[in-house]
Amino acid sequence: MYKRSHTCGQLRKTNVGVTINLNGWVNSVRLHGQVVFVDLRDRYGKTQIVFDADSFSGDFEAVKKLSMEDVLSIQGAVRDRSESAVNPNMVTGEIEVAVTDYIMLNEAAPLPFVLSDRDNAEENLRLKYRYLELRMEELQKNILIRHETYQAVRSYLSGLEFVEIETPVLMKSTPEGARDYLVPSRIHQGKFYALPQSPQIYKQILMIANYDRYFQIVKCFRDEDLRADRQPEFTQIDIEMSFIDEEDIFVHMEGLTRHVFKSIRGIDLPDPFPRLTYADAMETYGSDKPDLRYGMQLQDVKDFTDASDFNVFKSAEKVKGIIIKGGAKYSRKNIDELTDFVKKYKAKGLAWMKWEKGTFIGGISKFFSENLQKAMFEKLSGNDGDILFMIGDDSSIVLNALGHLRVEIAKREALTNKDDFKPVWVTEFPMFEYDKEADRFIAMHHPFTAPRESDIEMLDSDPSNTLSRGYDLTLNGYEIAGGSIRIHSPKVQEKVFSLLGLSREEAVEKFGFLVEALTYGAPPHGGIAFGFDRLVMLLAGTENIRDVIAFPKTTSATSLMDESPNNVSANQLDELGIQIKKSKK
RNA sequence: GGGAUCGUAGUUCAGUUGGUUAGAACGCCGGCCUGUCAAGCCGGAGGUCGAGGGUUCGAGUCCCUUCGGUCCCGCCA
Repeated sequence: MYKRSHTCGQLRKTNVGVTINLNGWVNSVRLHGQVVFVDLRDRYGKTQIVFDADSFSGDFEAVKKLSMEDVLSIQGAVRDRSESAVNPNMVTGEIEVAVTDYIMLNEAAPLPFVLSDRDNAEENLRLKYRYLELRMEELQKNILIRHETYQAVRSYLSGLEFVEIETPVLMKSTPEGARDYLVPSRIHQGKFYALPQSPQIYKQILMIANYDRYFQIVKCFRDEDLRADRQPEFTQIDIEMSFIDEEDIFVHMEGLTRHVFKSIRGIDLPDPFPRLTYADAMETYGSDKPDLRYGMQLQDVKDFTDASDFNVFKSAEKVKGIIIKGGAKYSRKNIDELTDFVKKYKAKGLAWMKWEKGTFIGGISKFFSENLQKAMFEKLSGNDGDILFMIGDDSSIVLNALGHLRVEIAKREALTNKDDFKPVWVTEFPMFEYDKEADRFIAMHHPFTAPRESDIEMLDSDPSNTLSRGYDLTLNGYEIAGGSIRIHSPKVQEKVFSLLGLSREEAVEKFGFLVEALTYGAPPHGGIAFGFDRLVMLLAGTENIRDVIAFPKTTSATSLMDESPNNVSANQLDELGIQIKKSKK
């Protein structure tokens, strides 16, 4: 091999005349009989190399057999291209390398798919041959953005005295939250470790242990079903601080986020970030992760529907609507599609009326008197050519369905620009959600989240309305970080456990070491965890988390490349004392 | 656990109402070609129509089951 003197993205006009060595992959071959053009590619770019039968002294017949993705090492001279031969689409397009000698480092077998465009192959094939897909420019760009994001995060936090500390990957299974991935213990047969859903307990213990400011870029594992933005193993920027309150978290995390966007994308995010309470976010946007890049806010229309002759909504707990600018163009078919869409979120239907010449037409407009229509026109600030969609039902259904409808319409109407970033903090989450099936409260965030000081007494009197000191950072409709000020009083912690239906014994059994640790001088503390993959997704401008993970899993949590999960030998199982139950089928 | 959708040559796709020998482009193989940059031109090979079952004189096409990919609901922060 000729040790490379330059990369394939490096040579320019100033290098003309120099003898150089390049190593790389054959990106494409253009054979013209007595002259062969090859685009040689490495991580850094592409360079056109030329084999000329007149001047090339080696085996020219072999050169004619070069094919895509062969690995070459070449020696040659950089030369100018004639003006008509310049390729303005390549940064190295003003020069080319006249090859004097080359070594075939590795011949590539015929490829399962052509690497020029990711659409050339279905995703299952690309995932099976992920190493080929990763050679493509688009993925390489994403992987590099990911790398830069790690570096930006580390340098920023380290500069603020945050200490990077690793926490165990083999830990104790804890009951709340997501399903754990379990790891059987060989030494203690019948017992299991769990992989962390997040290093939550460890980072709180580190605060108690005096480490003041901690961070870690860490893999977390959740055995739940996947989504386009959800993988079973994913990465968090995990952060915890002592002697602080919410404002300290907001200031530092905004600083971190601004630093990342500025250094990776050159984008200035607002200072400070706007904030919304959970209640406002739900009422105004129908989501706890609102996308603020567009309006279409949810508006209360119950007074109007109650005053109308439309009886369907009279008994509804809540009636809200959204106005779509120019939505009067929607056909019956469009509206039917959107009706089916909201039915996924348990809405029974989608009522609508179009505005035309200051009055409503179509849909349920005939149930609204002229005066009522006039009042609505003024109050709801609609315009001719708009459409009003309404849902009436239980509050949670109305908000959820309209919230999703809002996002869907923004997508259909292309209201979002992926280079526009609108962060917003969502605060004052409820402490608990009531789980009807289990007939008990479950923690909305997690069981260590502190209630607001003013709400501590409500834990006894009115737990379902207690608000927490939890907060999420939302960006363009994605939750990119979430955290809370933690409980540092053992008494409050035990109270919360009991509300979650954990007896004293169970709480001690499951979280005893943390409860105990809280009694040995726990500082007030709180923290946050960023979804690193989602953050990189947004920075890279993709909506698919697999695009920013080198070796992602499929929707059914398998890896098509290495075929995991897979069977293990009887010996391995035996050592672990594990027997596989026959499947029901 | 549920819903939607996709699966045809190495790859991306087309394939009518069920009807004779399942097509195209790219890739691959062979040939021509000294300025291309998605090179071009000529020729060739290449098919378990995801798998299994059924209906039918006849199934890529209709029905059932099943496997896999993707998106969504539930689930998950």
